[in-house]
Amino acid sequence: MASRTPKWREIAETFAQKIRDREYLPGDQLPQIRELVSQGLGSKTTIMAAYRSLETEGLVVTARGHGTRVRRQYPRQVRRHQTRYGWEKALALKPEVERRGNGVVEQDTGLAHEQVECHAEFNTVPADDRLAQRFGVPPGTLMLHRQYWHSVPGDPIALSLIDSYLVHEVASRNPDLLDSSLEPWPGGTHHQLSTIGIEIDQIQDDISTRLATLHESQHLGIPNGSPVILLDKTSVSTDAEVVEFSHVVLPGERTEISYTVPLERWPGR
Amino acid sequence: MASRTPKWREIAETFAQKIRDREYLPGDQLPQIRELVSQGLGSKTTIMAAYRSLETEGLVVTARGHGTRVRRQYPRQVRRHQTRYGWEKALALKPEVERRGNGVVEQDTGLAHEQVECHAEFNTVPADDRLAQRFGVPPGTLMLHRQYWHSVPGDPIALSLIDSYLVHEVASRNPDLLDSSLEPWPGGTHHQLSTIGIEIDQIQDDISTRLATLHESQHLGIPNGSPVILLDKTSVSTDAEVVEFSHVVLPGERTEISYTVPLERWPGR
DNA sequence: GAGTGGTCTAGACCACTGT
DNA sequence: CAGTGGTCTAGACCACTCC
Repeated sequence: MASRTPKWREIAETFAQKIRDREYLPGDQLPQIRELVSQGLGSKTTIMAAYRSLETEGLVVTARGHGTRVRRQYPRQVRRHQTRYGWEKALALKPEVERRGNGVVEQDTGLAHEQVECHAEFNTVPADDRLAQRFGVPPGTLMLHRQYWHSVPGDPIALSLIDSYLVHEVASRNPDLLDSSLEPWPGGTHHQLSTIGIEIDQIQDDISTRLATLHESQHLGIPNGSPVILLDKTSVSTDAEVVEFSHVVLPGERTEISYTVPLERWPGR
Repeated sequence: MASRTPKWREIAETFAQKIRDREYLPGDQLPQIRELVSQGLGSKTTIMAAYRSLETEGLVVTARGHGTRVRRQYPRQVRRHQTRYGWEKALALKPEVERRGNGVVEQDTGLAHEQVECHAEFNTVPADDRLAQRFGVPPGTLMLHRQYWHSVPGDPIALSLIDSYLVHEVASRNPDLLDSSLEPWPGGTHHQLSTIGIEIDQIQDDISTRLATLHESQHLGIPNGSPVILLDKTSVSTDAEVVEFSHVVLPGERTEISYTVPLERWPGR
């Protein structure tokens, strides 16, 4: 304990550097804990602290019986919401041939339709106070709750976790909207809503962050203790009614969201 | 080790519940580690793991010689960037009386001008590749680098950490812009740029998240191991030139950013 | 069942805070 | 100097993976 920085931090730093220098490549196994202990590098507790911090940083992944291995880094995915939302709305007016297999998920990931799987589960829940307030309906109003996640076949990790809500009475005007087996709906939410006479006028995004829950980190394939981005998306109709609300959980390390804000020109120039 | 969930997790959960139930109030000291050890609740390592996880969750703060205490929760601050940017630009045209003491920081925090301190430090740096590419200038071009942070007097924590860049040659057209002692500039960046004949036409925000560095967590007063929001703000002039770029670090637990995206109406309805 | 990470203990010693 | 958290050790035993 001669130095100011803890020993476990120094050990972690050493391996972090080696990983960055590609001395260990993705998939490679780092020395076993017991091995480093017997080499006299430190006690098991100390080595474990070092390895754990590398895991939180997202550099390695540990599994019982499978060692501590260098993690594959996924690329960041940029979501340009200005473009995305406008494009998504315009799509709804296109013929079905074009709508089918051209969802925003495909846009996001740059993958073809066949390369994206959609998992959906629908149920009906009474609105709690927060939800009721958002929609301007009495608490307890029945809501259609749609849970989604998308994935690439063969890869178990989710691209995002989505909880979407609609007023059940409104959605049920087209019974097809209540059927989860019809997801993904060709043309997305805008087209779905157009079938019940609703046009979306504006979307409000509220963005925040927090540490992932254990469930989220496993499902999204991100390190335990790493952050997620929370996106609360509220869609307002041309009648100024809130018609849809989505709570989206995005993997922090793989997500970037971009907005372009146009400004009014100064007069006379 | 009878149960599936680790003992340290259970201990942490117990105290987390007590804190939520306000059995311990903000500022209260939790039982000392040694005390819980002598009560036979677990070994020192186990108790420490429990307390550390409470710290990462942001429920408590620990300090050598000062015990483990329940943390005061700061309120979330909502930044409505659509409104904010438009308002900030409009302000630049107002008379100085109005501009002075009406910055966006005051808007964000809801505090009066006297209640916000601005700390600024300026220097000149050559553009690295990323910066050069953003501005469309050759790498090595001299840039004015302005570092800011704002705080409430008496409270050492920063509201945000800002690194702002301008092309030095452009900024130097008004020598006042190079003088950090003139910060905060009444009317903000838009007014500053207007003095050198620049009008900002649009702003692009790129949002991402990661865990705070040690320095950031200390400076922003957030738990070690908690996330920050990174906001990369690019201002484009009416001449379609990138004129300013800011890298903003925001405390994750206290920040929410909101955008409203208007959509084009469908024809004929 | 061998390999490998995860939890836990008991106790020594370090480092910072405040009287 | 007393109080209190932080680091470290050596070793026991648990739980999961893969052969």
